[in-house]
Amino acid sequence: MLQTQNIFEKEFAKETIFLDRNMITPHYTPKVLPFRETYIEDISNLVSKTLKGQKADNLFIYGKTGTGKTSVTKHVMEQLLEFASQKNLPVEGNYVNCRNHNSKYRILVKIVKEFYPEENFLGFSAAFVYEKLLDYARKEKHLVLVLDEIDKVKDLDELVYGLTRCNDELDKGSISIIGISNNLMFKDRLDPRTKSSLCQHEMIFPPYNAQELSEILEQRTEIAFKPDSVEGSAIHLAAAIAAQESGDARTAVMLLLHAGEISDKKGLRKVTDLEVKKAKKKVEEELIFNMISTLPEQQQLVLYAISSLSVEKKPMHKITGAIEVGVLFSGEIYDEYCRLSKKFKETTVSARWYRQYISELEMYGLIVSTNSGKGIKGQTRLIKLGFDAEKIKGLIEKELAT
DNA sequence: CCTCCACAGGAAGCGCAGGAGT
DNA sequence: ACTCCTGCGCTTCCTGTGGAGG
Repeated sequence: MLQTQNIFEKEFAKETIFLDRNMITPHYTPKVLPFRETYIEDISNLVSKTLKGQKADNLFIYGKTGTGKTSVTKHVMEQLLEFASQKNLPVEGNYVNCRNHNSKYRILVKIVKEFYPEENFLGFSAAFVYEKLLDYARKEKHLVLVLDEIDKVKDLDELVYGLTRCNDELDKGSISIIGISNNLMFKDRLDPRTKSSLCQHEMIFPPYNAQELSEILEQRTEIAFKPDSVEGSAIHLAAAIAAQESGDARTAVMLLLHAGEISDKKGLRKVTDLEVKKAKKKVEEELIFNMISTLPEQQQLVLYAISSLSVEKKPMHKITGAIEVGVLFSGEIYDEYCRLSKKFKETTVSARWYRQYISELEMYGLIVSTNSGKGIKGQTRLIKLGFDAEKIKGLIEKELAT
């Protein structure tokens, strides 16, 4: 048998409707940000103080995922730093994602490392790193720190307190903070002093509506797909789906990306409504699967108990009608969970903690629960799966196997 | 009406892992 | 390297709630 063709030859030569696939992934930060002009202007206004040698006020930005918080902030910072270096102004900035650096110490090290790239600070005390940062700012530098996903920081109170106190010790330079979060509630848990200093200015990014999403998608389509390979109605459909679900630009983009991949796979030349609909299912599944796989093992077991009971479609014993199929009692789920956990795990959480799990699962939208009303003895919760039982059962089986 | 049932969910406390201080 | 401290996941204990049943 002689091998005439490299195995990648076929794959490489495959027709694609993408011009540049990277342009339609969620990681890509677009150059233009439609419908966010006023926010860009407002933030620029705030941070421009540093160009004039003053301290910029701290800013807190809130908005759900995919509303452009990070993109807008990054965009403004890029412009600011570019301008500063052109004019030789002593302004510097730094972006930290607090999901990866979730403590005061780690954030400080990350920041200082940026300013002293050749030195390594891991292992030094927090106080020392603080001093290093202060030293840097003392050279009449104005620093703007962007803390993305700021709600993930464990000891935020101390961090903000420390950084604002830095400003008191500085008579020339300054340090300002831009905090970004998609959780508005977290603000209330903060120390009042932290809150007032972090939230000198606040901004709320609203979700995009269907029309805005349409335009965003159209722009991206132009650079990501070959001309005329995406039908207009497909774009509108993707925008409508995303708008209805969350107003999230990220899911809108994901929808089109997957739809494009589906078309490619089938060798089609166009993306139509049909592909978008199929992509919707895929994106949904991906979301659910991601959610399930990040759940603690015990919680996965609880969900598994719910889904396998739902699959069995147990006829509701002695229930006087009026109750939907697939609705389960809190108690019977706990029994099933105990049985399952004993079957292939030895640990079983208490009933109290099981209830905690149930309410968390509800917060994630994986299940729906209602309080029992008439016709049922005592007070309990009636629980139903938020998605297809078979599918979830399958997903967890896959997850538990690993 | 009272009692029991079948839970919900708050409070306190416990053991552990990992980080800070020494 | 060592203790000390602290946050986290969890248990135990407890009080509250609303319908069923006598």
